[in-house]
Amino acid sequence: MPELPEVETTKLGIAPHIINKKFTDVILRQRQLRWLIPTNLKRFLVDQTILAVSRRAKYLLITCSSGTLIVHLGMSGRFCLIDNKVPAQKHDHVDLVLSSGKIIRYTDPRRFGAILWTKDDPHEHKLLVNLGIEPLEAEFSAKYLFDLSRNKSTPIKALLMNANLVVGIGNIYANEALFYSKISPLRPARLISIDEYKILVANIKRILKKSIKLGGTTLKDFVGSDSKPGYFQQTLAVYGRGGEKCITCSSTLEEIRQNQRTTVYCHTCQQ
DNA sequence: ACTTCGACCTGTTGGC
DNA sequence: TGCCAACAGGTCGAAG
Repeated sequence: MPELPEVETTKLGIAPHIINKKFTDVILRQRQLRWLIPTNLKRFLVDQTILAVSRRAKYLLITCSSGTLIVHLGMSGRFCLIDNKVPAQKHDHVDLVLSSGKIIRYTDPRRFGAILWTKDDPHEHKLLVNLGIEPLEAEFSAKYLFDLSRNKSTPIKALLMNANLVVGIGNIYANEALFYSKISPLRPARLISIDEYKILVANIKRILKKSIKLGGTTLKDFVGSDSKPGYFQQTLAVYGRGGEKCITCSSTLEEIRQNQRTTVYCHTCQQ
């Protein structure tokens, strides 16, 4: 699953191939994702011109003249741009066939993703309307986190991953950003100073931008829409390194569970 | 109004 | 080698 950089990479990968094009066919092999894909998706999409591809949080928005396709990649979803001759595999659930002959193929082994349709403003959709701010926008600042955390005892890592406050910071990037900011993931959010939030926000922006530049983190099954893997994984400082040595001080990295998610941190560097 | 926790799925990995 | 439990990038919605 793609975190924000992977979704951004996917957006950038598919956009040039679908903007101002039309879908000529929609093939649904498996409709049961997180929610059922609308039966009449084909009727909604075929012959509609694609006007824009955008991203809100980890949702991809494909805006057509008649409405917007809302796509979430879940934990294991991906879009690939393929030639129409490639036979569908087991988890290739949807093909969006383009007038160019190419196909945008949705693959998702775990089926935690979603493909929905709305005729209205997608930002008013139930799933999007309560989302927090975008981490790469100027609005996401140390002051923003500091102010909203004054009465919150929740651990800082949980706060960073709360999509109602700020979107797009998944498990990998939460772990990484806290490490580089020398802040313990367990620290109650209200006990973090404005100066520490400045460092944290700067690191979050830096890491997300770097990862987007590198084409997203590739783990087991994410491949960008052009099938080239991302390279951010080679630079992870703590995520997936529990029990190994800290790159800064050589202490053994701690691995714990927080909110049913794995947290890795350096007990020495992160206070 | 908050936080926590089960649920949704399949595939892979690690321990016995 | 085989089996089974635990875990994997997310997040909704129910329960506390």
